[in-house]
Amino acid sequence: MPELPEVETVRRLAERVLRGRRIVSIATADDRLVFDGAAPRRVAAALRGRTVAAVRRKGKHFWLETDRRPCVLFHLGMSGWVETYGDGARPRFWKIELVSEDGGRVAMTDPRRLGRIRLRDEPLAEPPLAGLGPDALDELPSARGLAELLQRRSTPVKAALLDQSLIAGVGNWIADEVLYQAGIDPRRPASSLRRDELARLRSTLATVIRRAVAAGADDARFPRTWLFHHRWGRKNDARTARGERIVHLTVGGRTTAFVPDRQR
DNA sequence: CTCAGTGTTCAGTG
DNA sequence: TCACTGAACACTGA
Repeated sequence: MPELPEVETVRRLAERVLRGRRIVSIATADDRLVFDGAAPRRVAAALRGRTVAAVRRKGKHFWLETDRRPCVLFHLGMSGWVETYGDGARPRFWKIELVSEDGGRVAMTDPRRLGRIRLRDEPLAEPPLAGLGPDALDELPSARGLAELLQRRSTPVKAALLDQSLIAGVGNWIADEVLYQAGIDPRRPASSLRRDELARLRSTLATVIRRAVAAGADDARFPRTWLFHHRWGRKNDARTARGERIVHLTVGGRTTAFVPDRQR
């Protein structure tokens, strides 16, 4: 479920195994779609023998930095993930596997193949990262900054939250969760939010993302009061832990769960 | 067999 | 040009 907290979790995982270590071997799957124009062999060549200086993230993208260019940039799409392991078989749906000098292994998996692996010399200065807004965890704008981003948009506030060029890292479940906790109807035009609502939106966004990252994006560890646990499946009789009725509709082209009794 | 789905991009519309 | 909408992409699992 790769939104910002999941990607941050995966980034930390990869960093734990790879940082400061040399990559001694790389295996790549034959998948032109996921490798997005960068031939798998060029990706392998960019990493083989290199020492990983850092694993960085912006929004839902993360990339490996070594002492040379280009960097290898990852996006997990809808179903991508990262697995680490010491030995044994490559995980199902693997796309790339890296082996470090001390035997640690890291693989990216992606059953639905909407994820991407790219090569970039200067990731932050080139597309697709160059088009991203501030990161929702590390660079979250103030309530005032948020107001400026939203005030000119007539689009539903939920669609604005999902727009990566405004704020990077918010995905479908975070948008629903934050609007639920802030008590804002997802269909409201972004420009219609009052000052107090913007302040609430901002602080809820920060709290939800921080909590999810602190939980290692393990949803079993998310607070019981979160909408998250009850929003899936478009069930007609869905209720929150507090017994509030959950309604499903489409907003900004995405399945949206919200609680009419609480969100205005 | 049918359908929903955690994301992004692009064609088309106004 | 801009803002916005909806479809397409691909595949699994319910």
